[in-house]
Amino acid sequence: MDYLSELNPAQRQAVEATEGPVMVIAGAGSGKTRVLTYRIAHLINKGVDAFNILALTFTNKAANEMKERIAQIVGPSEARNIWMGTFHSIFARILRQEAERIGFPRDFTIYDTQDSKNLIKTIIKEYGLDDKIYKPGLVLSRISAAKNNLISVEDYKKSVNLIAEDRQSAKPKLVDIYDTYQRRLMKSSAMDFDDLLFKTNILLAKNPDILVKYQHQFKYILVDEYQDTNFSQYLIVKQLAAAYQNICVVGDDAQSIYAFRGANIQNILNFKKDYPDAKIFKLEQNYRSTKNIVNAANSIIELNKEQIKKEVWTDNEEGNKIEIYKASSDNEEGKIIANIILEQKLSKQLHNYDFAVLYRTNSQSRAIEETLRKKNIPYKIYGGTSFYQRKEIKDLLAYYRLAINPNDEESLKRVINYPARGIGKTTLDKISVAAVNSGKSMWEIIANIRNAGLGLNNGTLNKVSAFADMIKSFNVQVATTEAYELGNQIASTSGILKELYADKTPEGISRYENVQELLNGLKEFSETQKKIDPEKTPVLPDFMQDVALLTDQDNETDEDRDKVTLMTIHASKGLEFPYVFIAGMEENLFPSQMALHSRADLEEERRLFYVAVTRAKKQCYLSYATQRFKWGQQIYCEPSRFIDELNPLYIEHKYPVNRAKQTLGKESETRKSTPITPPKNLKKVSEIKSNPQESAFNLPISVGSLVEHQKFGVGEVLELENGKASINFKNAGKKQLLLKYAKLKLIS
DNA sequence: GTATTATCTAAGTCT
DNA sequence: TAGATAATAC
Repeated sequence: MDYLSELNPAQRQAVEATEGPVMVIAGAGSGKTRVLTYRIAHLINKGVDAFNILALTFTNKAANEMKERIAQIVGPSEARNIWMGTFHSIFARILRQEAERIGFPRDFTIYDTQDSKNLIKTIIKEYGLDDKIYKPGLVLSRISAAKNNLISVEDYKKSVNLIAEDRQSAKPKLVDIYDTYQRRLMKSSAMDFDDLLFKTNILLAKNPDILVKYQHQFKYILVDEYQDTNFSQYLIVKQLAAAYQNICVVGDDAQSIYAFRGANIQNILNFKKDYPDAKIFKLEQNYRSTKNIVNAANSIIELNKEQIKKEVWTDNEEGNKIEIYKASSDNEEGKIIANIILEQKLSKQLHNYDFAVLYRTNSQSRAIEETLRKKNIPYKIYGGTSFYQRKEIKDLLAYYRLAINPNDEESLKRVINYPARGIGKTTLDKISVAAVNSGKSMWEIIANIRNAGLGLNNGTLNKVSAFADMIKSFNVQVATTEAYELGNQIASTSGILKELYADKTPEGISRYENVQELLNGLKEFSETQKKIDPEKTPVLPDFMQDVALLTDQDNETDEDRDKVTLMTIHASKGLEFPYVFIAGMEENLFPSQMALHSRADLEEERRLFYVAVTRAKKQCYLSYATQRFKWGQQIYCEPSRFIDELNPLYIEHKYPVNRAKQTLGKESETRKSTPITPPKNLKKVSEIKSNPQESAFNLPISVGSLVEHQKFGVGEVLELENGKASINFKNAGKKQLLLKYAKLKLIS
């Protein structure tokens, strides 16, 4: 395949300059992924062993797609050997391999943000501190920032500045929390997200033999989205690339949107300083969007001060202007979007997957979701509460985690009394105090509860040791029993399946289905693994290895194909859609209220807007609402400054005709009447019912009618007055019900 | 020890 | 509004 002929001169140069440091500044839609894939394929075609290539991407999904495309050029067996994935997943893999060098077991657990927050909460309580001052989220983000800048506990203690800052903000104990937090992670054989990078740095810095080993393994290093790397990531790459200097970074300073996570835009701005003889290529031709979109996007980003100069242009058609819609509320905004989707689909013969709705915050998804559901437009949501964050999934995964690593304290606390087995707070407190006092993990106490001398009564002792025995029995099988078999066994032995099966409410049924879905996933995993390597039994730890690092995007199924995409702008990075809506273009929302205080923050918001607009290929729509619900309260909003910042040449204000029924008191019509949230991004949403539980509003009910209510049973209607009914239920007595809300069935 | 009810508070973006 | 936690009753 003659891939080189598919490249423009700048792209081709970037692909062919395989030796030495290279930086590719890739404007939005300029074929960055193409350059990366062809560059890797080119390396392999030139005789480089795939095993010697390290490619760090921003999402696992991006990595997998790239691998597939490379496989088409060089063949699947070669492509499989490339080390390609996110920073977190690649270095988690390496840390497992070298675990003993940093004093961790190979099967360490990866704590997600919730686990970390819970642990911090526990520590704050143990210190007897006020969690109104020491807010767990804030404490965690401070610790996280420290780690991303490679500031260890010892460094922190020595830093006059940091200590002074903490004193200033009335949190002098912060460093002690940091200290304890790290110790507790260690005791739980766990690492948080930041540790994966932090400990990699330590591993490489403290073990010259290991550093040399990986330097020679990764002769060629590629980093995608370099503008979003933080100091910790930057240093890993720098250490690894030091021997051969065959490092290629690709990025766009204009799309740097992760400063809040420690990303340092200076990494890309300073590349030339780190590697003075670096070759720099600029990709400036946009192949994705219309002239109008590209020009509009350029007119935004021009306002930013800090940037590498470049001129993004396109040969594509002129296209339509960016349309701007004003809505009276967040629900109205959803309706406008839904109507445009329906109209466009009809007039242009489009698919649902041609559309994406982007927003600044996850909380905005609900209003849009509601209207799409009402109009029977299938959609999928990324982010928010993802599959792996659902309670029932986390519960089962906690058992899996515990089976693999019983020291995992957060999992232990999560399931020791779920399903309820009579081990309550008092007992748990005793165990946890004993653990802290003896320097042991909670599991070590529990595993030996009869000798712990906690003064528990016999009944409790039996319950605790029965639990411990169960976990032990899982634990001995972990290394040998086939993954799906053990996973299934755990699901039933633990009682989780039974517990969920017993719940026949719609939510309960969906929870049960979700767990089945997880088990299916596990089964599928086992089977694929067996196909790849029939010699080896796939075990649970293989499956669990980077479950904590998976996101919704990695979990896509075929059924998700023809749906409108809903996601945050952050999540949309690297993606493209023909028709893009950007909702919530309002001051204090976008730009976020918290970004108004500093120029740097505001510039990041502006880059975020740039990213959003440049996702669109054919048409981009902006919308804002003059009122919006926040915390159940209506607040007034003003249009975003970003609308004014767009060059008026490329935009057009639209005023949609108000649809038919503009009833007053539409409160109930728009807000209420939404039944249970359906399984959001889950498989089963395919058939969306607009309004399955009809309200009783339209039933021909009169005084004397016999009706049946879901909860109260059968009753007789005594009185009827403007939508309100007073009903005498046989079992539940007399009740006042609003027909609008009550779900009644007419019997006679 | 457990289930139910009342009260509080959160929503800024992500691996 | 909704989920998390504290208070209360059983």
